[in-house]
Amino acid sequence: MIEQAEKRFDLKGVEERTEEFWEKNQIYDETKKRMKGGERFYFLDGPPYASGSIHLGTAWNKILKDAFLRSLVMKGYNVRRQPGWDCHGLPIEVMVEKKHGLKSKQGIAEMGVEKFIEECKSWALKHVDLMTEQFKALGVWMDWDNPYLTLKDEYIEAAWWTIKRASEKDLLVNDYRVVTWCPRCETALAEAEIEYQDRKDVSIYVKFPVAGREDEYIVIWTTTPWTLIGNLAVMVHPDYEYVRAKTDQGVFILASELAPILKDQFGLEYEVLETLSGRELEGLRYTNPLTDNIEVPEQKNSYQVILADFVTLEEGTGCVHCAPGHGPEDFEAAKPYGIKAVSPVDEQGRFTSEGGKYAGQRAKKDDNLIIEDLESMGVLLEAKKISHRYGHCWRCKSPILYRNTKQWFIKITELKDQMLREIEKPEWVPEWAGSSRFRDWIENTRDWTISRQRYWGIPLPIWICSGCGAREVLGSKKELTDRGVTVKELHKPFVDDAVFDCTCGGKLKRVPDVLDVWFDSGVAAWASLGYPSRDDEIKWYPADLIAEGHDQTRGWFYSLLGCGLIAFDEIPYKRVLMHGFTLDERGNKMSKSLGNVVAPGEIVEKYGIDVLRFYVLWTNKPWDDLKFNWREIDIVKRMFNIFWNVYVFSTTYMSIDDFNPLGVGDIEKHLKIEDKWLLSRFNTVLTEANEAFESLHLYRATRALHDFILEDLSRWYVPLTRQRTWIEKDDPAKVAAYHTLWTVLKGLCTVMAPITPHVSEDIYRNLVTPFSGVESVHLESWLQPDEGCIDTGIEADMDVVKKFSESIASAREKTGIKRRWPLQKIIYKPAEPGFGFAVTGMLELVLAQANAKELKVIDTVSDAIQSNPDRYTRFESELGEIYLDTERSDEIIREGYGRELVRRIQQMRKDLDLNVEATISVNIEIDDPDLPRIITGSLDYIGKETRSKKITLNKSPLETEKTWEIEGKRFIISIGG
RNA sequence: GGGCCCGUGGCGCAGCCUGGUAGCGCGUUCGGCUGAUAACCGGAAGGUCAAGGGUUCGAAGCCCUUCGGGCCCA
Repeated sequence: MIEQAEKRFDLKGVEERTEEFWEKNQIYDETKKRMKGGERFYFLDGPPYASGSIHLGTAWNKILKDAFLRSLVMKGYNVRRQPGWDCHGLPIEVMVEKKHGLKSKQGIAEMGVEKFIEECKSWALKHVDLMTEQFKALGVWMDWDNPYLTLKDEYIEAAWWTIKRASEKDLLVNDYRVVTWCPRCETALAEAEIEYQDRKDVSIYVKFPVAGREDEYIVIWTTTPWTLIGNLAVMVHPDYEYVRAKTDQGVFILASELAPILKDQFGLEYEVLETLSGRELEGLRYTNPLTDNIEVPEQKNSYQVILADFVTLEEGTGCVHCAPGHGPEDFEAAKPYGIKAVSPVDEQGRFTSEGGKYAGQRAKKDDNLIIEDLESMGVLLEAKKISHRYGHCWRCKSPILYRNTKQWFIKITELKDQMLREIEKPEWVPEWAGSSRFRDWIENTRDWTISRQRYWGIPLPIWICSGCGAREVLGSKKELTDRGVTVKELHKPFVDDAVFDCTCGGKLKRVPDVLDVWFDSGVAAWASLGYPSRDDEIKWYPADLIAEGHDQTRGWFYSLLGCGLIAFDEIPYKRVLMHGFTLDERGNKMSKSLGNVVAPGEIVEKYGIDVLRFYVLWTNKPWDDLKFNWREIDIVKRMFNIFWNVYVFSTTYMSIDDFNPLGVGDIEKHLKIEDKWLLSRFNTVLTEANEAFESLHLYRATRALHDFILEDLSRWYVPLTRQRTWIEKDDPAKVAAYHTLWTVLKGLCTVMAPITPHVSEDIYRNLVTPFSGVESVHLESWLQPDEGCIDTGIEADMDVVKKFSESIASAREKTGIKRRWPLQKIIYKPAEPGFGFAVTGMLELVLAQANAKELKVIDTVSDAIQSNPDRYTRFESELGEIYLDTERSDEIIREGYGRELVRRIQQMRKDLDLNVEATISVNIEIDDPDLPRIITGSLDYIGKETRSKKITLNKSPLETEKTWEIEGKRFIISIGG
């Protein structure tokens, strides 16, 4: 049977006992049993990095996923919901380095790679465990005991196999490229591993002497003075206009449009000697002013003006210094001229012997040495600090350098057209995530640098023969054992011991690099299924859904696509939900340095899990950024409170009457119009919610539910129904109200179960389980709307009635007649006939709401009414004209005071904390000669409403006494047992 | 510099796809109601719908430009 719910809403308590119940009864496992045989649904979890703590964004991410997946489970799908963890990579290496105070790769070598790897692994596993607990604490249901971990041998094999596929497709190359490089981590970085931040650097204007001309110079501008050592050319735009300008410091060549800087910035008066196009400058020779200090080998075509389309006039001089070894664009521009890149910088960012005088100095950090030299040579025109965006290592925050190095690449650019075709296949939510944003990213795709000169990662499965240079790419552990080699595990340093013989007689040794971690997660669609080591699970492939933040456009959405094409020639996911970022309430990024970080745990601590869950699924559209706001959390909390109070209200009377929802019999014919209306409204909302879940627009569901609970259920239906619940006998009208409330509450906790799993469960278990025999709402079937209940006519009419009721309230306020005082008559001239039908159709309800004895709907307002404005107060609203008959007959006064007194006595009962069913005695002392006569007629009514077995007027006072003032008259009410 | 998204009372947002009286919540203020409600209801004050231009009988909405914010890139 239904128990009376706790009066006070204690979400913490609800959540604790619910978690306990789930745990004890293995409800999660029960859902898995229930799903068996259902249609397969492969959800692929984007593996968060095993960093140690979740933040609001990752919480939002998992809650979005969880809510949707829970709905699928209820719908009967066989849902695969295995969480994943990104375990490799620099962040963990950096943490371990810090722990041991290591400063460089040298330090790691001294510590021993085996020990280092071991520490990285245990660090990762420890933090996976920590984060698992944090996700569990959000009520997220996934296979926490069986996650996919990118560090497992089986997973590594999947990556190896994919690399092998790339090799077979001739997409794997080892080549020189200018790559972004972190001098601290001593490794190449992918574009995805670079963070752009504003920083202050010195920018310089330098004049390069033109060869063979006296006192003539090309003026260049750069923000990276150290790259001048690798300068090999100057780039100009072929179509722009350039000038030779005469100053008292010589003749300067620069873009015509930017020539004014000579005067404005350098204070030099100038005279234009000649204008010429960039094209005409091509081939002009010059000397690198640092030439005497450096040992960069001379090339046939170096130190000349070359043409490049990407030169702009936004800043600088229109003559762009070109260091092919320090910029991919420079590299490309120099190529057609046969200029070979030089990168006189080593792994640690120090100048090599080619740097001559600067050998051993640090690139970028020691810029000032170069600047000083330029100044003393008299070629420095200006040096000033500027603020600009510059790339930094995503982990250690060091400013990156560009170096020309030999790396392993996947020639992903060759797959560009195929990628563009494939991205049209999945359904993108929102649509533009795929059609615009992702498309744009792919249009600009570059080849993928997959090699990293680090330790903690998937070792590249590439073996090279030291003799003949032959290359072998291995796709599994077995291919190693087939060659007679067994290794303890596939990580470094063990795998480096795998050396085997080449047919040429030489030795095949592994390339020492590890793999870019983005490749790790890129293979997740099959690696998490254990493929190709096992083939028992590949039947799930491809993924039905992935859901990640918009930063993953360049990240995971992309690496999955790239790897998918390599492995299976197709995009490995069918549907994508792209969500936003979490920002603070002003729209700023949450960051530790700004001190505006809100941890999900803090919200849970203060408000509860379900409040957080509802909040993130309600406050905005998923693809917009979420501006976190505590006030909004309060609003959600309030909704829960109200929902709970409706539940308390319902169970209070249902439990007293031992209501059995299965025993209501033929209840249909006893339903009142407001019951039918509420059931119609609920099913309308349910329809909206179902569509919202289908389309992954969960915010539409939460908003519809929020409004329904507040507006329809709590503010309208419950007050209308209160009277019926007080009927003492087993009245069908009361049972009809119970039936309606029960049906709607059951429906609400079912449809809300995926969003608010704890509260829904708690209510369900009290209200429904005794009758459904289903022990958990999460084992219920998803609810389909009962179309037969939807009556748009009743809904529309009720809207009119609500507005009418508001108009009456408004008119009362204008007239100063309180709600408690009945009105003799309301005269209504509707603005539209439909409004009149609506209010007469729900007459009983309208009169009760308006607290009026009579409603008269008219076509024309009679003279009698118009000529008596003292008695008939006119009020105009969008519904038409309303007149209140304000005459106070004895009957009205009797009822008015009756209700006033009931209200006071009820308040006193409440103050005394009396049980709802307790009976009392009441004495009322009235300080007025006429009133007792009138009020006597109300005593029966008062007694009934207040459960008073005895009411007296002006008799001896009872135990508890309170003085009230009503309508300017004094009443002393006393109450006794 | 480019791509995408966002910009609507003090604050947070809906409406925009499919043009037709600018809405909700919070906050402020005045009043009312309350045996589910530490709740709630009604009134009031508060908006050049970021700015400018265009299309249209009519633009918050469609188109273009600019500005500001976010993400991603250069």
